Amino acid sequence: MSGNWRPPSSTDVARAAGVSQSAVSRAFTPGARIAEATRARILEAAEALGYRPNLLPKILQTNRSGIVAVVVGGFYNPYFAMTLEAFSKALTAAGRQMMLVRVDSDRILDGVVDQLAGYRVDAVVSALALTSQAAADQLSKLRIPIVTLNSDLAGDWIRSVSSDNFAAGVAAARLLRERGGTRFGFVAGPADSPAQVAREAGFAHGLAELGMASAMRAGGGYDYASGARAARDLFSGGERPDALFCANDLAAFGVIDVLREDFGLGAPGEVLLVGYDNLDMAAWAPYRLTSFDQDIQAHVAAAMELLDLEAGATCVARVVPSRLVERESTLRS
Amino acid sequence: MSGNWRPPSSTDVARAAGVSQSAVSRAFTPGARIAEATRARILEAAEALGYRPNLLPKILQTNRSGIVAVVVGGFYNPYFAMTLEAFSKALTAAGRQMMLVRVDSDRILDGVVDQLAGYRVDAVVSALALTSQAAADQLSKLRIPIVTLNSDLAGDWIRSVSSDNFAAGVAAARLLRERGGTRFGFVAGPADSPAQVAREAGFAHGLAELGMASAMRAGGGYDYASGARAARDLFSGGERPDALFCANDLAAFGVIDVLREDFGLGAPGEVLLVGYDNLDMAAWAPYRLTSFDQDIQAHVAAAMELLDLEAGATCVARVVPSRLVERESTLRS
DNA sequence: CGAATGTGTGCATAGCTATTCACTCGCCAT
DNA sequence: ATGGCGAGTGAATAGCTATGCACACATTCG
Repeated sequence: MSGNWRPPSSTDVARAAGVSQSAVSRAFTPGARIAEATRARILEAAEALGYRPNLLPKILQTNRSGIVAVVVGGFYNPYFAMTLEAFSKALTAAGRQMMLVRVDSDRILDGVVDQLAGYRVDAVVSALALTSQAAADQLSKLRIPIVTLNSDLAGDWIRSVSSDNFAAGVAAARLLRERGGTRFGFVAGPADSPAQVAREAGFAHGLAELGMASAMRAGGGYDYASGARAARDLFSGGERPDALFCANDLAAFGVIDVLREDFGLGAPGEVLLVGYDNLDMAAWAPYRLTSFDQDIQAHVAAAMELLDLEAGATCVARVVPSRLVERESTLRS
Repeated sequence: MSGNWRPPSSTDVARAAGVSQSAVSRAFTPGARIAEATRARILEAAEALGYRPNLLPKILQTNRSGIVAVVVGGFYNPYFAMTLEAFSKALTAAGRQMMLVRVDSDRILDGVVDQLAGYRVDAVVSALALTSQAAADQLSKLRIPIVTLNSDLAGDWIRSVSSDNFAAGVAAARLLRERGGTRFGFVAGPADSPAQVAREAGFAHGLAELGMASAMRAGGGYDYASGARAARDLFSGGERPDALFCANDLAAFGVIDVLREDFGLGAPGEVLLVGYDNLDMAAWAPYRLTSFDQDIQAHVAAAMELLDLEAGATCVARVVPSRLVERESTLRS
C-alpha cells in the first residue's frame, strides 16, 4: 500500500513492548540473560508486529554470512541434481544457506566473483566439470575458501574432493576382461575434464597391466548425444569393440540406444558396458547398466568438512572411493 | 594467517589512495561525479588491496537484497532441474542472485521463513509440487512476494504461473481417441498436487465429451516406481486399457518399462501413451513418448515479470499453454 | 547488618557504504 | 569586477543488531 514501507525493527518492537532495543535482541538470542516474563511480553509484541530479526547487521560485523555459494555449469546431467540435493540437505542441517550460481563456460570472471565477495559468502563449492583457475585465484586473494569436486585446481585456499577416477578406470578394465571382453573401447568425456582424463588413464593402465591392446576411442562429451555419436563411430568401422567403458552413464545410455537401434546389438548381450555415476536410470529396464557409484553422501560430507578448515595454507585433497554396482550390461547373453 | 583478518573496507582504500571514503564509493558508483584522475588512482589502490565493495550496508538501508529464494521439494524429477536452470539464467541476466531452499514436505515452517526474512530476500519462487498455505501466509504478512508454479495457493502477495493442465488433459483424451484408443487409463500423480488434479479432471472431461467410458485409474506419484506400480495394477486385471495418459513423463517411463518387461507389450505398439513435461528422455529410443511440453522459458519469463509487481493487492495468475509433442508412443504398430 | 553475589535492564557502540549537504575553486558572463 | 555556476571533494549520517559495560535491585551469607 504505502510507497515506502519498512519492515519492523527491534526498536519498533521495543517501543511496543515498553522495553529497550537490547532487551528485544536478548529475547531472540538463546541463552541471553533476560527475565522470562519480559521475554514473553516481547515475543508477543514481536508476533503482533510480524517482526523477524534482521540478519544483515550481524553479518556486517562478523563477515560471516552463513551463505555458501555453489557453482555449477548446468543441470543436463542428473548427477548434478543429485549432488545439489545432497549439498542442500547438508547445508540446511548445518544451518547454512545455499546460493546457487550457474555459469556458462568461464564467464564466471565477469562480476560473479565481485558479487560473491560483496555478499560475503563464507565459501564456494565448485561442482563445475571444468573450473577456471583464474576465478579460483581471485577468490583465493579474497581469502574465500573453495572446495572443488572432481577438479584439479591448486592454490592456497583451495581444497578438493574427488572420486578415485584412476582406480575406477583400472577396475573397469579388469571387470570387462574378466567378463570376457577382448576388443576394448573407451567412450570419452570432454577433454578438459580432469575426471575424464583420470578415468581414461586408469582404463589404459588397467588394459596394459592385463597385456591387452589399447582401447579404441570415441566421444568427447558427458551427454547423451555424444555417447550416441561415439557408438556410431566405433561400430561403423571394420573392427568392432566388444567391451566399452563409458566416461559417464549419460553417454552410456546414448551408446546403448544406438547399438540397439542402429546395429541391432541388444544390450545386455553382445557388447559389455560399464558406465560411471550410477544414475537412477542405470537400473531401469532398457539399460541395466553396470556403473561406478560415486557415493555422493561421502563426497558431500568431505566437502562440508573442508569448508570450515580456516587455515588454508596447504592444499587439502580428499579422495572418495567409488563403488562398483554390477548389472546385466556386463553379462554375456 | 592472522586470527582475525578483516576484508579491506572503502576506508582502507581511501587511506591508501589519500582521499576520503566517499570518493572511494563514488569511484565504484557508475555515473557519480568524480574526476577521472582520482578515480584511476582509487581503482589502482583498490586493486592492490583486493577491495570489493560490501553489498550489505546498501541492503541494510534499502531492504532490497537482490536475492530471490527458490523453494523446491527435491530434484528427483529432471523437470525441476530444467526449471532451475532456466530460472538461474533469467535471474543472472537480471543481475540477481538465487538462494536455493530445499524442503522436506511442509517442514518449511520451521525456521525457513525466518531465515528468508532475515536475509531480506526480495521474493520467493515456489517450485514445490505441494506448497503449504501456512508458509505462504507467513510470507504474505511479511510482504514478501511469492510466485508459485503449478500450485493453487491464494493470498495478497501471492502470484501464480501454471500450465493449462486442464486443457492438456482434454487434448490428451482427444488425441488418444483419434489414434484409436477405446479403453482409457489414467496414471495419476500425487493426490495433493494441483497439477495432477487438473490434468485428471481435464482428461475425464475430455473423455466424457467424446462419449467414452471414464478411465481406469492407478498410480499416485510423479516418480518412476509409481508409474511401474500403476502399470502392474492396470494390466494384471481382466480388462486392460489400450490408451494411457500419464500425469508426467517420469511415471510414463515406469509404465513403458513394465509393459515391455512384464507383459511383453512393446511400446510403441499395442498401447497408446501420452506423458507430461517433455523431458529430454522422452525422445530417447526406448521411449519415444508423446508428451506435453511445458515451455519452461515462458513459465520463467512470466514468473520474472510477476516477481517485480509491487502492488500485490490482487491475486495475479498466469496460465501458460503447453505444446503437444507427438512421438511414436501414440502410433499403432 | 554489611558485604558479596547474582539477576535483569538500559546505554552506547561497532560494522560499512551510499548519499545528502556544504564547501572550495576556477571560470564565464554581465 | 563580481555574481553565478559547475565541477570536485570531504564531512556527516542513516540503516539495524549484538554485545560489553555500567547500574539498580534482590538475595544470601558471615
